[in-house]
Amino acid sequence: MTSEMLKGHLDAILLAVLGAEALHGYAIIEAIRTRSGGHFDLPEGTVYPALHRLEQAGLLASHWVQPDSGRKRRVYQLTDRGRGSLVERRDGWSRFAEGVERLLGAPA
Amino acid sequence: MTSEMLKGHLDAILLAVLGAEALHGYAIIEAIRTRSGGHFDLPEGTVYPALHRLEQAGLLASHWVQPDSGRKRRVYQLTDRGRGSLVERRDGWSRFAEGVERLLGAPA
DNA sequence: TTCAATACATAGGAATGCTAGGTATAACTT
DNA sequence: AAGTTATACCTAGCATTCCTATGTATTGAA
Repeated sequence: MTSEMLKGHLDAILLAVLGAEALHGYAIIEAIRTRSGGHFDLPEGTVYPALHRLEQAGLLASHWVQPDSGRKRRVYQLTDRGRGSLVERRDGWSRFAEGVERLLGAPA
Repeated sequence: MTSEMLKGHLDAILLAVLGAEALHGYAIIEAIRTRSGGHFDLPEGTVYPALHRLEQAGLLASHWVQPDSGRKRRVYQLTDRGRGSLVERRDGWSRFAEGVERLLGAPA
């Protein structure tokens, strides 16, 4: 599973993870690792810029939180537009995966 | 379904289509359009360079064919290494899709 | 003969994810 | 107290990929 495969799907993954609950960046990485069944272990240099991109695009909103112990965290949550985009992207994934499986599915 | 989604999966698709039968570039594009159920309609500027890349990598071999009518075609077929790569990529797709679906699958 | 379809090719651009490096705080070890 | 590890954030620049746009050539139909 090369890392090129992820291209074009990362945003959907981030939106989906944040669709379940608001999380900060580091926790998002852990959630992706856990919930993907260990399939994805994304580097910070992948996730943080993507979060900034999605916030810039108005799909996420963030605020800083100072927890009782530990350093400050930036917590992200879906905006309304983000929630709409998630729905579209889930659908987009379905159609994409369906197309790929039709092509890959039938072993020669 | 954005075109960014395809990145990292095109090679697997091309190998799979050629795993079923040897075809020339233009016919590959049509086969992808047809067999994907109309999901994928790839531009030539995407497919031709990819075929060259795969041949360069030793996964495909090509030869020119002059059909009874019509202009010359370059027909591609899988090499042994290409067939091996196809098996790996099918597996890679499975694991990738499984991971994505675990993450997208559970609507909040 | 003009147009469309077939058939190939490539240069350059846009976008994305990763590598590698950096900063800072807190907790745990020795 | 000092050093290490884990947490938590950030970004510049790179490599790769697919697409847009453009060009060439052949064939058959209007």
